[in-house]
Amino acid sequence: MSALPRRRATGRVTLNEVAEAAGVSPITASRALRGQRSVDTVLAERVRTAAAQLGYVPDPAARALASQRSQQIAVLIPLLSNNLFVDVLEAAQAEFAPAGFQMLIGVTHYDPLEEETLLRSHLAHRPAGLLLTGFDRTEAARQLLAASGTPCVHLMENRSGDGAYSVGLSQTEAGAAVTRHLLDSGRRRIAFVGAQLDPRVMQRAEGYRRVLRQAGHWDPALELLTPAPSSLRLGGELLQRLLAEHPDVDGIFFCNDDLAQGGLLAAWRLGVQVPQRLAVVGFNDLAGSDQWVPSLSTVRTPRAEIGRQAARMLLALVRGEPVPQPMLDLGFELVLRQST
Amino acid sequence: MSALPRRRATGRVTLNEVAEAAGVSPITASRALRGQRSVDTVLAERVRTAAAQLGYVPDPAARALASQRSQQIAVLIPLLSNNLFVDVLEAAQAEFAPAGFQMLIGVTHYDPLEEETLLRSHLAHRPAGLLLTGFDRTEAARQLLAASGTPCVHLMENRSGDGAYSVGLSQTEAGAAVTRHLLDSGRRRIAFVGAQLDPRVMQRAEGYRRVLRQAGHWDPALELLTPAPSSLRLGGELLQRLLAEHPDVDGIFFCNDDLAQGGLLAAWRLGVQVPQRLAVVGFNDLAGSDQWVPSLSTVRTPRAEIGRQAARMLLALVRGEPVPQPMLDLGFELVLRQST
DNA sequence: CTGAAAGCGCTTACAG
DNA sequence: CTGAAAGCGCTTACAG
Repeated sequence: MSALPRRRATGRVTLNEVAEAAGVSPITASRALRGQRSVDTVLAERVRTAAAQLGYVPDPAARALASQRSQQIAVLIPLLSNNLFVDVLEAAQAEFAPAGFQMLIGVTHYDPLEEETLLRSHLAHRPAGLLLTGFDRTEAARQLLAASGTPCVHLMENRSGDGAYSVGLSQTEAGAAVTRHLLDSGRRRIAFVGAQLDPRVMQRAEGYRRVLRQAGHWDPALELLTPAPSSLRLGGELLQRLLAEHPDVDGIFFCNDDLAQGGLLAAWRLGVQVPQRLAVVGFNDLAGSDQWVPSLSTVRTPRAEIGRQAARMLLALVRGEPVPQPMLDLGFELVLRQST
Repeated sequence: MSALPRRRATGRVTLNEVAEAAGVSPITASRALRGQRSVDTVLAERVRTAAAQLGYVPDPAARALASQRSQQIAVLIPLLSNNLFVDVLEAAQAEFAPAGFQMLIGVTHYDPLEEETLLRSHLAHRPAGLLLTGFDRTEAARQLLAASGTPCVHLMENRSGDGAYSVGLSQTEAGAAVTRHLLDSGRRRIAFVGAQLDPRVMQRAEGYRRVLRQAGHWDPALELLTPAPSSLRLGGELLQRLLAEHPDVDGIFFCNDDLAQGGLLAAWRLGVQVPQRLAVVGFNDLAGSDQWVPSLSTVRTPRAEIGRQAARMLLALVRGEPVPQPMLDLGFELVLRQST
């Protein structure tokens, strides 16, 4: 008896079996199933039929090993508990899934070092592409990225000059627009309340500052900044502190809606009339802001559209297709409600 | 000149190079790096040093192909925009990451068919393990699961009898506890407002029903159920409708905090005094409920602990270690605040 | 405790 | 447009 070949049965339908059933070589089968155009239409059809009949499912690991590229897209975002990013993710996912790509989500907690660690481990998986939030990262992360050559699109912000791909909006302009609105509605002692202090919050603060300076109403004492994470509770605390220290404040620009929502609740408890005595504006138009009492004026950011367009841009890069606009500014919308 | 071997240079440090540097065979290097105990301590140390010096990073694809198991855990949850699940995910992640496992997140949108599709595509990646939400799935999904033999732990609920692994709490008991509290505080016309109507919501309704029946106060007309997704806005609408149709309602059990929060806002707008005229209870103790005006009585569910324990249980299963308690009931806590 | 051989299931690169 | 050969980087299974 001759020795049987030492096989490790996996029970899996392989490309070879599909090829055999279709009467072609495995390479042709592979090409047909990946939709490469250099395959005869008739043969391709035969391969597809055979694959369907056998219930063939390509092995992602084998594919990744042979091609040195997985079918996964790594997405790094600061926080999952912020619906802002969830909206981006959902929209991106809706683009990736039909294209056959899976999304690997990494949460950085706004920490560049955490991001670097995640990047390192994700790059080991040779993702087909990367979606990163903003441009604020460690030098090491930057080098890892460059060395890997992995296509990458940046979310939420835009930056010109270095040819980086990005889909976002001008946080600075949005901050300026909010402040201008408060000025236009007659407010003069306008405070900025910022938490987390990630780059986008600081850009909004920059817009705020610019407008108030130009109008001659800038007072650095009215900027209340804390690196603590944003929350309803914190918004209430900061409003209370601000009004205690500066009773003449007549308008507050909260860098995020959850802070503003908490601020409104605190104003209510304190008996501070909004918007009569105090105007309040938030940012991002999060869930509930339209339902608040009073409803919250805010800035609507095109999160879903950012996710969708970024995914499309990345898919184009992954496929080596041309990208007409490497820097996409999707703008924002000032939503005026009862709180101003 | 002899033909050069056709190599596809990848620039990657391979296990072979590490083995060579350490003066051992690749198999020994492999075993040493995976922490298998059957390796001489001295050799193992030499391998680890070599790996570190060369900056060796194992190739997950090669590993998955050879071992027929990836280092990824697939997690299927209904929704990412519900912080409930985000808390579970974050806690699970914190267990998986140090163990060398990545989490692949799939969102089912409460749809068993979507879950089945996701399961199919995720199983193709041969995840080391699965985390699934609840027990409500299609027959096909059940079969896929069983056929794959992939270790699996269920989240949020428990079910006895079939030896399934789960970490959760009794949603029915929690619903009963809320209702009992409302009864104890003197309410008699107690309504249940449910949205989404996923299995866990229906279990809470069951607890509500049981307690009211026993007390002789059950009135099916006071159950307001809608499959629409939960939101602040919806909570407000449902409260308004309920009070219009049944002005004598004196207590409402909302199946989720976001509904209850919206309900409180609506009560405020309508001038309905809470808790004097109407007691309100939510579920899950979501962000903001403690800050609300009035602050919201609710049920605190041990989300983070569920994520943590489920991850630990799954890791044990993946490693073939014994699991002392396949069904972990982590309980809940009634949080009484101003709204009751 | 250690290793030589084979194999996991696919794709790349070279030919024709 | 199609294919035979080799290879991707690891681990399994069998020996000793």
